Amino acid sequence: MTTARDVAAAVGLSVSTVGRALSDDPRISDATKARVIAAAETMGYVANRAARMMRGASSDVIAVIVPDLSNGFYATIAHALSGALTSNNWQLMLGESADDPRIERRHARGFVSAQVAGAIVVPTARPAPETVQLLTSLPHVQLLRRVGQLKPYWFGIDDTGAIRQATEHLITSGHRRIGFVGGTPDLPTGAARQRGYREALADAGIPAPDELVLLGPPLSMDHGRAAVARLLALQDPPTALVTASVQATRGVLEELLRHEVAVPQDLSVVGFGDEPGWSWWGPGLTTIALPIQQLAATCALWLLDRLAAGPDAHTAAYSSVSSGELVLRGSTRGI
Amino acid sequence: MTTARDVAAAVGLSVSTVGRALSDDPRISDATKARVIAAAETMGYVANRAARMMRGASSDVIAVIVPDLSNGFYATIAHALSGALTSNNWQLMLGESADDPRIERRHARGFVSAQVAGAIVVPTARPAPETVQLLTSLPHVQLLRRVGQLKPYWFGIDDTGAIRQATEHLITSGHRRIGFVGGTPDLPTGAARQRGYREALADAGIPAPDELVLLGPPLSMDHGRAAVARLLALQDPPTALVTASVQATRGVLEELLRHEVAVPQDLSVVGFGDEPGWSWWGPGLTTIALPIQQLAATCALWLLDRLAAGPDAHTAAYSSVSSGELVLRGSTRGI
DNA sequence: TTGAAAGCGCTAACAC
DNA sequence: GTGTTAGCGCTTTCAA
Repeated sequence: MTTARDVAAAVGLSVSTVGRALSDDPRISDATKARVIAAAETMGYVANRAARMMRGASSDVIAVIVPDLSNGFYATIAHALSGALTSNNWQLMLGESADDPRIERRHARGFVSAQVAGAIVVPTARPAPETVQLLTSLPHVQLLRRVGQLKPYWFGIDDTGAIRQATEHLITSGHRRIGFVGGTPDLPTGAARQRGYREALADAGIPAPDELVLLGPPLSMDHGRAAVARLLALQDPPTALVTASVQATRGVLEELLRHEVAVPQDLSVVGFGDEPGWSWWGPGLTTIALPIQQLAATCALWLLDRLAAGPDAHTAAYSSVSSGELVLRGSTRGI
Repeated sequence: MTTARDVAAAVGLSVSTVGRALSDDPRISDATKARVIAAAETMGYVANRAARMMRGASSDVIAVIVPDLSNGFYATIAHALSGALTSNNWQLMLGESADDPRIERRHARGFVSAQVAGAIVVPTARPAPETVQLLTSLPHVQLLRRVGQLKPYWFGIDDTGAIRQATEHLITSGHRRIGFVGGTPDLPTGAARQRGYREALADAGIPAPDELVLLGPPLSMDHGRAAVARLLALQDPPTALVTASVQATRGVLEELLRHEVAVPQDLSVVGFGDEPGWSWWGPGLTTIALPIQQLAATCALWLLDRLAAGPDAHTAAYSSVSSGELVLRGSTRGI
């Protein structure tokens, strides 16, 4: 590896002159610059980034943590983030947490040790204290999920509003026994979505019996599957179903097909998110479409903007909430 | 950022002792080690990678280039790579090329400047010369696609065999007019898949008229859509269809629904890959399932192994070919 | 068993 | 306009 010192020796100048010439410092004469640049080129000189970073140069890498890329929802997020970052000349370092705080911590360590300039995180329900400490040591934003320990910068969707909308649609269609398949309230998003369901029912004066509210782990299709089986086995099964996560929806859809449930005749279903294929599932899935691409892109740009502003620029707590949109297809009908 | 010096000050020892304690040097007493480790933990100490690299340590980052994460196929690949890398304590730096050599080059530059230890690449059809030069300067493997300019290490699928299998299945079922919707032969994979189609037909003594062979850009759903429209408009439309890329399949499936084509009564269809939802598309999609998870994981492990072997270990050209598997569902039938 | 000190390649403050 | 020097955080001699 050729170093600046080698180049300096070759042209008979000092290392600092070489450094300045290559960074186009105005104090260096054009003749010298030309000589240095030519030498550097022929010698195949490439600046050592590690050394630069030791001098405090900030990296051009942004870290991203998502729960699971094999989940189309998060893959789309990663895609949008990647697009926004690279088109602004940033690199992306990626980690999947699998919703496991220990894996999340491992990534956080890796990121800090790799000296990333900032991080965009979809946090797990309870990040390890060390994770919090590590992330807090660098500029970061929370995406989709929000935990109190991390900095109060958050880009997410209106979870309560989305599920409320879905539930209200079913209520308006005349349904009274409406099942809810969602995530545990550990995750703020899980709690918020359940709230949307309960609020909509309460507003309409409809009870929400426990047997109709099925909660499970966040990224699990199995929970969706099991929930369908449980609901169908009830003495008085629901006439409609609201799902409150992408994976839950997936599981529900598969299981409904397996049980050959007549949708929407016997059961109306509203999904969460809008994944490829859902438009052709059975009669077409009525669902809450989420503007996750814009959300992710905006989030990335916000972070880059903050980085550009410098570490001193004190930023007040900030949150941006996007709304979902009900897409009507064939899986719901009035009764 | 907490440094080793900070930790040393906290425990009243020297930097070198701290360094040794953390690297489990046998010369340090267990008591001291414990003290240092405890302090490092509470203080959130993470070794500065840049400094380590200046001392000759290689980075723990592997670069990955895929065409497009919003494509479930590549998202799965990224997921598998990420799993294999992080479980071996490597970080992943990710770039999406969008199949554009210029974007690919930008990523290659970023990777080299970020001093990644190696790269896993799904290359574009014609990488820029600079990209080739940059990638060649570091250990790398090609995944799925293979271009001659890069090093001859490749993990991919038997494209020809996969499509041949799909085509033969249709021939065996009695079909004679079989359409082919695939990618341009620019990409070796596109060429190989088309070969599989032609070979199967040739073996059965069936002609492959140009009007039935529709080629388009690799990552385009639109091509799949347009192809369906074109084929249906033919005077003598095909009775069966082979698709030769995931995105083409997606487009075809959507368009068939839009045109309300009776599958498999009027048209048999074999897809490429097996994405979520394809099992419930119409009568269930008969398709070629690809072992991309294992493929990606194996590829990552191979690269890590080579890195562990050191830069001197000369490796002979290597390629690993995985086969697809025909999954029979409802979208094909005999005539 | 621990400490002191050198030095990796680079940049920036301070000479001249 | 160019050179000298210090020091980023770490590992690794060399001392003690």
